[in-house]
Amino acid sequence: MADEADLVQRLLLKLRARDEVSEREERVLRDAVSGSEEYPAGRNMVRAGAPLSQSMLVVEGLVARFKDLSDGQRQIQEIHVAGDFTDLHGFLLKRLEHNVGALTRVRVALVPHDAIRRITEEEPHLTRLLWFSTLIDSAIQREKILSVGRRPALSRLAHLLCELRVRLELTGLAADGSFALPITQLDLGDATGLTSVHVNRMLKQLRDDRLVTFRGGQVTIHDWPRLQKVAEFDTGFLYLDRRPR
Amino acid sequence: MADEADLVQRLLLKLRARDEVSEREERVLRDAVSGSEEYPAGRNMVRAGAPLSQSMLVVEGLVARFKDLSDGQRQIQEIHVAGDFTDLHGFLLKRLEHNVGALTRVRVALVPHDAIRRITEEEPHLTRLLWFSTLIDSAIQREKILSVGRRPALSRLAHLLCELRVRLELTGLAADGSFALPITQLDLGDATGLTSVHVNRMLKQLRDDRLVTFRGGQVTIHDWPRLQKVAEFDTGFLYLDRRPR
DNA sequence: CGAGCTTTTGACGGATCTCAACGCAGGTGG
DNA sequence: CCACCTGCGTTGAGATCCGTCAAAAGCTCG
Repeated sequence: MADEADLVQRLLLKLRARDEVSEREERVLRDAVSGSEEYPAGRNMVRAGAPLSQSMLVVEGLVARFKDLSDGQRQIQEIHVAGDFTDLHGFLLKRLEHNVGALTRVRVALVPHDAIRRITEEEPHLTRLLWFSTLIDSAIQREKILSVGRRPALSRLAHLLCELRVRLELTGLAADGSFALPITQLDLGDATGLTSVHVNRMLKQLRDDRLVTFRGGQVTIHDWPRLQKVAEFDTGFLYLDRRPR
Repeated sequence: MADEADLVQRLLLKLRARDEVSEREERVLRDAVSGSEEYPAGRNMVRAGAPLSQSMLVVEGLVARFKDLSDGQRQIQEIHVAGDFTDLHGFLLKRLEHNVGALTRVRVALVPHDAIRRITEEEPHLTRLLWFSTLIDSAIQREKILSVGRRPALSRLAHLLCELRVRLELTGLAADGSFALPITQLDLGDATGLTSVHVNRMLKQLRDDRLVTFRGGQVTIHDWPRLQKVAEFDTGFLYLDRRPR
C-alpha cells in the first residue's frame, strides 16, 4: 500500500544517491519493515544498555543520539533525519552505549534484526549498502569531533546548519537553502558542545552577518558561499558520489 | 610462515573477545592479507580524498586518523592500536575524508579490497564481524564527541588513558595498568582538542594527584578506580561481551 | 656538542560559561 | 476571558577555563 511505500522512500533516495539499488533489493527492504511507531517530542526511544531486537528507520521528524554526564550535561552525537536508520548498528552491537531520543514528533519504521540478518545471509550487495550507511554515520560523527574539538562556536553552529541543509536536500526536505528545524537552542547547544546562552549569541551574530536566520523552527540560509566559508564546510565527508559499493 | 601468522594475531584476539571465529574464517582472514609495510613515525599513510584499493591492519605501532583546519589546527579522531584496521571503512567509502598518519613507527598488514569483497560475497558471518569492527570504531568516536564536547580537560585526558589501557589490554599490550604510549604531548593535545601546553599542565595534575604518570612514552596508572571516576569512564562503549553477531 | 624537538613554567588574554533578570508565547484552569 | 504558569529566547555582568606568547631547560641524534 501507498503508506508502506513511504516508509522506506527517503532511505532509497539516500542510498540511490550513492549507488544503484535494484528493484529486487528495494522489495527486500520493503519486506524487512514490520511496522511503524510514533513518538512525541522529547521522548526517549532507546535507553543505553537495553537489549535490542529491531532497528528504527526515521520516516518523519528529527532524532538524536546522545549521552549525558553525571552533572547533567548532555552531548548530542548525531542528529538523524528522515531516511536515516537511528540504530542500525544495534543489529550487531546488540545494545547501544548511548540513548536515542525524539527531538520532534517522530515516526519510525521498525525493522526486526531477524530480517536484517537474513539480508546479510542472502544479499551481499544490499548488506554492503547497509554497512555503508553506518559508515556515513561514522564519517558524520568524525566531522563532529573536529567541530567540537577545534572549531570556534560560530563555526560549529554554521557547520551544523550546512550539514543539515545538504543532508535534508538529499531527500527533498530542504530547498532554496531553507528547511524546518523545529528544535530549541538548548538542543543546538547539546549538538555543538555549547550552552544555550552562547548558541543564542552566535545565532544573533549569524543573523546580523546576513548568513543564516534560525527562527520559529525554520532555517533560512541567506549566503551559502559565505556560510560554508565560515564553517570550513566541505561535503566530502558525506560521500555524495554515485559509485558501485 | 610464523611471520604471517603474527600479522592477524591481534585482530583475532580482538574479534574473539566479542564472538567466535572459526578456524576456516581465521584462514580466510589470513589469506586475505597480501603483504605488509612499514612507516616511520610522522609519516602520512593515507591522504584525504585519495582513491583506495586496499585496507591496512595495524600490526605494530600507533596510528591516528586526523583532520586539519585551515589555520593549522589538527584534530585526531581516533588512535588505532595493533589489531585495529585503520581504514577498513575505505573498502566501501572508496576514499577517506580524513588523513591517516603514523604516530610511531608502524607496521601494517595490507588487505586488498578484492579480498574483502570476496568475503562479503561468501562469508556472511565474517562479514558481520568486519562490519562489527567498524561499529566499534564508531562507538569509540562517539565517546570522543562526548569527551571533547562536554568533559573538562583533566577528565578528557584521563578518559583517553583509560580507553587506551583497556583497548591495549585486550591484545596483551598493557598489563598492570602500564603500557607504552610513545607519542608527544602535542599529539595528546590533538587527540583531546587541547593545546600541548594545557595537556602538560593536566598531566602534571594527574601525576600530582597520584592517578597516572606519563613519562618517557610510558603510561603508568597508579589508581585505576579513581582515574576512572575522574574520567567518568565506563567500558560499555567498547562492547567487550562475547556474543554471537 | 650544537640543532631541533619536546617538556615545563609563568604571565596574560580571551572565548565561553555562569548567574541572573526579563520578555514573550502558548497552554491551562478557574 | 483572563490570571497564571511554564518553557524558551534574549541580554548583561562577572567569573573561569583554557589558549597564547614567551622563555628556558632537558633530550636525542647526527
